[in-house]
Parts: sequence; structure tokens; C-alpha cells
Amino acid sequence: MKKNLTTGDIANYCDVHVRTVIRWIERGKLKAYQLPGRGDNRVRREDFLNFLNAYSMPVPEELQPANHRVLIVDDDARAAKAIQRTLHRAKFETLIAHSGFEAGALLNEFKPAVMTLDLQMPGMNGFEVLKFVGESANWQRLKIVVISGLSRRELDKALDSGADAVLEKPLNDDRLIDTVSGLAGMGES
Amino acid sequence: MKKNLTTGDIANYCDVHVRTVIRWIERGKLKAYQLPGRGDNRVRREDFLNFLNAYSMPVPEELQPANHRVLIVDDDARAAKAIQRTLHRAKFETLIAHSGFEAGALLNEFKPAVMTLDLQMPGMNGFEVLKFVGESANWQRLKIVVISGLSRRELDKALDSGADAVLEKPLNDDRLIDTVSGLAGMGES
DNA sequence: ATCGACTAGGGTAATTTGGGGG
DNA sequence: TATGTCCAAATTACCCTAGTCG
Repeated sequence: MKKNLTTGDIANYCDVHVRTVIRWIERGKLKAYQLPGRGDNRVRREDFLNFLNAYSMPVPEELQPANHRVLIVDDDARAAKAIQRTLHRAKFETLIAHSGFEAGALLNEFKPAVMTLDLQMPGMNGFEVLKFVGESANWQRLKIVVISGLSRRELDKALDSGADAVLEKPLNDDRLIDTVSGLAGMGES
Repeated sequence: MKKNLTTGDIANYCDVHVRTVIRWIERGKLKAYQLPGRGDNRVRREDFLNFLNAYSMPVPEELQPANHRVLIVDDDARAAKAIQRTLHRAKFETLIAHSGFEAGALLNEFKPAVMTLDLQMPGMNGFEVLKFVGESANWQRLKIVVISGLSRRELDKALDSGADAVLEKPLNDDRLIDTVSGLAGMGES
């Protein structure tokens, strides 16, 4: 997979003429750098995605951050593995984070489309995580499924704080799969 | 890490064909020297960085010169700000992470050369952080300064676990600056 | 409906970049 | 693994036309 894109690639992705892409670059709408030779443009993936985002343009399938990846955040290894097994059955690629630090670090490495978050992890305030993700420009596309055995009121509060879905414990496997699939955008075109 | 680069290395870094790199050299855009045998090209790191700079091309992560960014991980806002003030005096750029999750997430966004870590954050196991960072291929360059009021034995254990330096509380400002400066300066491997 | 300003698309020539086989 | 040669593919500039919007 190429790291950087040419104007031709972008023209294909956006379904416009190459000439138009070059003009976007010239006018500074799309960030690019030039090769020494004749000044051929190259655009970094990240910059292109930012561009698409900034102008609310549809993101091409191939460039979507792997939408079948789920980061499972749970310090309880048994609970985490149970979720993992269920999601594997539905063909999701998963990774388990056992602590808040690991979760934060893996977000960038694993780039999941969805994160499941146990609200009751000792020493980790789930609401702060929701707030942080909500405010961080980098993670606007990340969907968060809060999983908790807490009261309905707490779950509603989580939804207000930015959770995209909440699931009560004990977990219903089918509902988990449905929820995650829906948020991951599988089945959409 | 290699001191001088082959055309292949540069092709990888710049995401272009080897052939293209050779042409850049032939046309004098990229400075290189030739080996006696067949005249294979080698480029000094410094020349490559100058080249990237001259043509405003993105600099690969591995080649970035040591930066002056420090991530301060401490849930105690007062303690964190104290460290921040001290490091600012020494011209370091800093960011504070108030939780483990934030710390992990900011590692990737801020890409600090050094992280200060309070061992006694509630609900965050500093040793696990050390272990995680030590095992993660992405963070081999990150230096960690553990700050704690715990016993000497705990601090020694932190060193064994991968901390690059430990500092006892109460903090001595000069020692903090010396320690961080030292680690930030020797940032290459 | 027309004008004016701007944006997108298309063709050609010149040059760079990419790729395969020695 | 890197290079030289040769050729195909891609990119850019330039110029011009068509379409859009108020």
C-alpha cells in the first residue's frame, strides 16, 4: 500500500479531473508537497483524509480506517476475552487494552473504528475518556460502546457524554454484534 | 542506526522508485558520494535532511532530530504545573496528561522525547506503563522519568522495569532539568 | 435573460517517474 | 543490492471551452 498519493490517485478517489486536484493544491485547499524533479505533487494519506473531512466529502472505501477493528477496553481479562470471542465470530479484528494508558496508546496504533469501554474500570474514569475523545479532533470518527452494569441513569449519562451506544451487563452477544456492526458501518455502502 | 543511506533507503523513506532517487542524485538535487567499486551512491544523513528541508518534503519519523517535548503524566494538577513551570524555564515544550488514557493518547499526538511519570497515580499502575512502553516497538525512543515519593526500593524496581531515570519527591528543580535535558539530548539510538 | 466571476473538464507537448530485464 | 538502459505510464503547464451561481 502506497504511503502517499499522487494527483491521479486523488482524482480517481474524488471522481474529478486531475487538473482540478492540482488546482485544489495550488489554492492551498489540499495540503501537498512537491518532488524535486518537476514539482510533481504528493499528498500524504493523513492530509488527504483531513481534506475530505474538512469539506465533508465521502471517504473512499480503500482509505477508510479499517472499519472491522474493535478495541476492547476492560481490565477484567475474562470479560474482555468473552467480548473478543463474540466479536471474532462476527469477523471483527480485535485488540484488548487492560488499562487506560494502553487504551490511549493503542488507539493510534490500532486505529479501531469502534472502542468498547467498561465504565467501571478501577481508577479509570470512563466519563473523562468520553470527554477527551469527544474534544479531540483526531477521534471524531471513533465510535464508543459503553458497557456497564451500572444503573440506567449512569448509562444515559454516558450517552449524553458522547457514547454512541450503551450495553448493559450481562452482555447479550447478538446485541453486542449488532451494535458494533452498526457503528462500524458494516453493511452500509 | 545507519549513519549513511543507500538509494534504496531513501526510496523507501520518500516513497518513490529507486530509479528516481538516482536521478535526483545525478541532477545534483541530492548530494551523495560514490563508493569506489561501481560507484554506488551513499548519502549522509545530514545531506538527506537538508534535501528534505530544501524541498519541503515530509521528514520520516525515524530521522527526526531529537525534539524538546516532554509529556507530564500526573493526576495532581498542582504537581504537574510545578513540573511544567520548571521545564518551561529550560525551554522545553510540555503537555500535561491527567489520566492514563490521556497519556497514552497524547504519546502519539504529541510525540514527546521524554515522559515524566508519577508512580502513584490512583488507578494507574506505573509499572504496567513501563512494561507496555518497553515492549512496544513504537516507543523505543521514548525516555521515561519516574517521579515518586515511594521508597528507594520501589524506585529501583522502576529502573529495572525500564525507567530511564527516577527522581524522588520532593523534586529538586535543577536535578529535574538536568535529568530531562540529558535524556532528551541522547534521544537517538 | 444576460453578465461577470469563478470553477471544472479536455487536449497536447514536454518532462518526470515507474518498472522490467540484464 | 545497486546501477544503466530502454520504454511505458503518469504528471504538469498551457490554452481553451463548458458549466455554475448570484
